[in-house]
Amino acid sequence: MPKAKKRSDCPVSCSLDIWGDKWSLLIVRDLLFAKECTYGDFLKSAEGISTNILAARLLALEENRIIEKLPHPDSKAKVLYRLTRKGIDLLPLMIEINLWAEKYFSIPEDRKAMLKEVKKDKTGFIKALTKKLES
Amino acid sequence: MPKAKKRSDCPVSCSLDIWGDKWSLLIVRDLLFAKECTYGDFLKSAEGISTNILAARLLALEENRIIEKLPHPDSKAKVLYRLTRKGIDLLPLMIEINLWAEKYFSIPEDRKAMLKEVKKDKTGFIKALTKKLES
DNA sequence: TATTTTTACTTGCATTTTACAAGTGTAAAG
DNA sequence: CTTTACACTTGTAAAATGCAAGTAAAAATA
Repeated sequence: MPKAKKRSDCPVSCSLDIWGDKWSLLIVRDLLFAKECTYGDFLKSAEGISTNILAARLLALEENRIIEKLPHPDSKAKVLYRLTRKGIDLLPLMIEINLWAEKYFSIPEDRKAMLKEVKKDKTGFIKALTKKLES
Repeated sequence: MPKAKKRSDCPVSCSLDIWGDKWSLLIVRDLLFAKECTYGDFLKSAEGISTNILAARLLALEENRIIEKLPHPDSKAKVLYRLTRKGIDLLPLMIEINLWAEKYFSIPEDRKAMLKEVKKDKTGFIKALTKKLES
């Protein structure tokens, strides 16, 4: 588990203290796309996170109120993770990451299609997806 | 030095492969604010990066064309670092980080003042600062 | 000119974090 | 009743980080 010790009062530094590693924002990404994920869903992502790291990151994100755990409606054996409002509010940041990456890397077609929508009306896109994720 | 091995084709993942650690974006932050920094300038930042980590990060950012080294006009003993266009283009992302942090943390007054300007005209703010950094 | 200081790193090593493999406990399915 | 699914935990080697000290070239100072 990474400690959440604050390095400075800078907002950038404080933010990185929470999600400034190679995995946390991928978890957030999965949840922004899927709205709800189980532990197993995260493991299925292309990057191949290991189980112990996933558990540690989920705990840290939960402790920092970025995500929350919910009981799965179908089974007690499953757990649902979803974003809190604080986590949903990372959407603008996530969009800018994608836009930057689109400019400097080659990215998958489906993501390009999404960004086309974003560029048409960024504010509208954010509002619509936020609403969907909150419901 | 961290390896730059690509974990997937996801733009978020590719981005994190480059600057997804606790220090890289702080270096970018310093350069977005100051336009140019020496090695010693980075060491002065409040977070207290150690010299070996700083050297490793500067090298990785340079290899990924986020920053570039320039000879210092006053002295051969000094080195100037500045952002490339690719690095300057991280400004929208940096702004969203600050906006998110402002909502969920208490942040310094001077940063609040900056964000007030951002909120008045985000596009204008980005264009103006980009122009300044490019010159 | 000789010496000291500044600047940008490098090196060594202890501590922490990560990655990989395997295992555990509970719930659900057959 | 046994097997499978699911969400983790544990152990350990590899890698990254943090800290202190050291180095080499250039600049400032005596």
